[in-house]
Amino acid sequence: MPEGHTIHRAAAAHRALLAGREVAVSSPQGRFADGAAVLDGQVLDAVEAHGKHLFYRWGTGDLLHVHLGLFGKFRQHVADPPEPRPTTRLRMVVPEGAVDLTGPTACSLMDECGLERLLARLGPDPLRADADPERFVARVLRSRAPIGTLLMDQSVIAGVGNVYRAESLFVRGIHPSREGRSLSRTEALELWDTVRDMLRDGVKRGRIITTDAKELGIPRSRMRRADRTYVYRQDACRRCGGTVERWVVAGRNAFACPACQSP
DNA sequence: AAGAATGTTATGTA
DNA sequence: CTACATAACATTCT
Repeated sequence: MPEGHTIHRAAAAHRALLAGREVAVSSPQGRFADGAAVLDGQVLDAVEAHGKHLFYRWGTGDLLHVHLGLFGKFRQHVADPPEPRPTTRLRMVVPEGAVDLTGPTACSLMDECGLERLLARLGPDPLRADADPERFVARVLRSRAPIGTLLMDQSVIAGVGNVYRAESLFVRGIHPSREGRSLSRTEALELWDTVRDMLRDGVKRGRIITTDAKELGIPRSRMRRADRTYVYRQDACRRCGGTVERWVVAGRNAFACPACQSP
């Protein structure tokens, strides 16, 4: 489920609900027992998102690191939360509401060093004000790896996943197998801008919709799941109708329209 | 209702 | 040394 937009959206929501408050923290399944015990009843000072990583800074000085991985999910409840699911790993509660976490790849306490080590191998995150696009451009232009691989490499650019990879390259007319160094500086910069805009839109909507209802000739209200992307999980290109290529890169499905994306 | 899925890391092989 | 492939781990949704 989660690419960078999901994480930043959660950060904003959790900040609004929990930041500055004393939070009851628990681990219903006991799989986060130590951390929950330390954090329970503490004040949450800040919530920060870097790419697909989330950090909760507590009054104790502890840092809680969360990474959703492929299956992780947050659920928010108003007021009294329901019984936790069997898979609920972490629950954070204030009188106004609660946040549950299931299926994360990471949910653990970390110190400042851990945070720095992590950030050191993270590329610029287009959703962050402090992101430097030039770092992305430089990495791309000097790499012979395919741009489709580079976009998914979190040390090149943080926050992009399989959907945004497919869709941003489609929109820019760039085939995923082109070598990074074959892009022009302008292409790389425009790709950055496209990714940033798509991520922002994802944060706003809470879902990924990269297509344009007008272009598809469908009323916005009638857009269904299959109308939200041009090539991602499509058999036919939603722009030209041509057959979408599908192959596996690093264990993930890649998608491209050979007609709309030049190799 | 089996299977695919918006991730990452560690380890094995070429 | 790179770089690719494979497995492991997490759970939900169709």
